[in-house]
This record gives sequence, structure tokens and C-alpha cells, in this order.
Amino acid sequence: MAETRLERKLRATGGRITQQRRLIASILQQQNRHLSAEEILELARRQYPRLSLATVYRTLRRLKETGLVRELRLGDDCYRYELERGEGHQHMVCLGCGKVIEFVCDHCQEVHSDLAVQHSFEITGARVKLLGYCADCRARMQDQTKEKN
Amino acid sequence: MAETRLERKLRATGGRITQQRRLIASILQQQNRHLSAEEILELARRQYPRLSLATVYRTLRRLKETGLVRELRLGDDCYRYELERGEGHQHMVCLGCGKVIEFVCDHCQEVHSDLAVQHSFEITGARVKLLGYCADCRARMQDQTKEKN
DNA sequence: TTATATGCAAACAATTTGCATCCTG
DNA sequence: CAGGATGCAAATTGTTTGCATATAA
Repeated sequence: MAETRLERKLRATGGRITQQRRLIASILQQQNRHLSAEEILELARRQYPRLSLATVYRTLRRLKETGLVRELRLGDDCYRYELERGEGHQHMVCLGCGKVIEFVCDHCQEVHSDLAVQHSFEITGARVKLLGYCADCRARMQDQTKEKN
Repeated sequence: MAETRLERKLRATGGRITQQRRLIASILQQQNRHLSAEEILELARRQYPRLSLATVYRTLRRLKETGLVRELRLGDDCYRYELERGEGHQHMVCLGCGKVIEFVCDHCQEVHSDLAVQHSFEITGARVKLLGYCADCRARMQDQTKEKN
């Protein structure tokens, strides 16, 4: 259970297990996608209306420090959070519609390791973000071009 | 000359060539590293003291749109800007001292292209950010551990 | 019981915007 | 000369913090 993992990690860093923390962790687990603090707040308030945004941020920071949560930027100016799943997935972000496509790339990881050795750098985390256009948006752009002719 | 390239690009998108824009572009060119808007302002004001931060941001946005400038996030909560050099370099960011190591990785680009094909995604830009610790910081951490013994 | 977590409101920092004025084309 | 660009100050947005209160251990 993620609950157990959460509790273990929190206790290991001298933290307490509160309703709020459990709730936020469970939301990240259920949704299984990069949520913003605001989105987490909204979802969490359905079950616990008095939750504050400050607590969401504080909890996310804590979970990030324990390594349970991964923090990223996808292009809209806010941090996004997702449960660390350990498979090191990465993201493609469509500049047309904002859609985010996840992918796992073992090959990337090998290349990164090689680079790290070359620069005597020790990698603790990698962020790959491919910007561009998804198939749908490209199709839409095609259509619009046709219309004009 | 970059001046010419700047002028061409700006005109192509219906923009005007002003002292401020020229200055900001030349700073990015000379410094040849990821600067924040504040840093650019500070450098620019040495030559043109009445420059405003708003103009810096507006100019950077414009240069980004024309493809002359690349915008990135390196971990300190502000955007950083660098002249688009076309060789698609990427960054390692040291979590200890903030140092940024640049690297060029042709192999990465190949892998990204393959991924794009697989997901029928069209890549217009790639951001790879490797987080971790540089050699200096690791050495320092070693020393500190020794001290305690 | 006591230190950690919370909620609320206020504080902050980075970026954007409205508007009168300036200047390029 | 007209419309885009600038400077200034005010506004916005996302995130953090201070403090009194609540709660897990």
C-alpha cells in the first residue's frame, strides 16, 4: 500500500502522519498524473473542505524531500507534482493543446549516465521535456490551411 | 553578425529595431550563457540606465517568439534566457552549488527523434536537465564526513 | 504533554499590464 | 505621421511565511 510507504518515509524523516498528508498522497496516487497545487487542493477539498493551500504546498515539499513525489515544470507557470514511480518516465508537451504524453526511455537513461561519467557529475534526477505538436494538433493545422485555399 | 540576424528576424515578424532590443540581444550574445531578466537588466543599464525591466521581459518574449532566444528553467525560480545557438545543448544543474554544466548530446537528439516518431509527435524543442552533484560538491561532502569522524 | 502540523491572512518574488509618451519606419 | 515600443507604476499570479491554534505521538 502507498499508505504504508508514505508512513514509513514520513516517520523516517521525523514527520507525522496527518489526515491531510494521507489525503494528498492518496490523491496523487489515484490520479496518477502531474497535478498542480491548486488542482490537488480542489480535489482534496471534496473530502476535506477546510484544507488550506499552504498545507498542500508544505506537504508537497515534504513529500518531495522524502523522495515520494517528483516536482516538475511543464510549461504552464506552476509546479506540477506526481508520485515518484521509479521508472523514470519523461514528458512530451504539446504547444498546441497542452496535452502531455508520457514516455519511458531506458535508452535516455544510459546516455545520461555516460554523460555524467564524462563530466564527473552524479545524477540524482533527470528531466526530459520534448516540446512540439501532437498528431491531433498537426491534423487540425492541416485542416485550417486547406480551408484557406 | 548577430545584429543582422536580429534585424532580419524582427522585421520578418513585423517588429521594429530599437536601441533597447539591439542592446539586449548583444548582451545575450556576449555573455553567451543563461541570464535571468534581472541580470540582463543590470548589465544593460550600464550602457542604457533608463531601461526598464518591463522592456526586458517584452523583448525577451519577442526574441523567443522569433526563435532567436531560448527560455529555460534551471531550478532557481525564474526564467533564464540564452541565445539560440542551434547546436541543441543541454544542462546539468548541481543541487549543491547551483553550478550549470552545458553539454551537447547528439545521441540524445537521435533518441528523441525515435520517440517522436513512435508517438507521432513533432518535436520543435527539447529540454534535458540532469540534476545532481558536481565533482567539487561531492568532494566537499566527503571532507565534511571525514571531519565528523 | 509537547513538538509538529494546520489554517488563515499577510508577505513575497517574478512576471505582466495599462497608459501616457516616445520614436521607428 | 501612425502604430509599434518604452518607462513607470500598479496589478497579477504562484508560492511562502508568521502566528495562534489544533493534534499526533
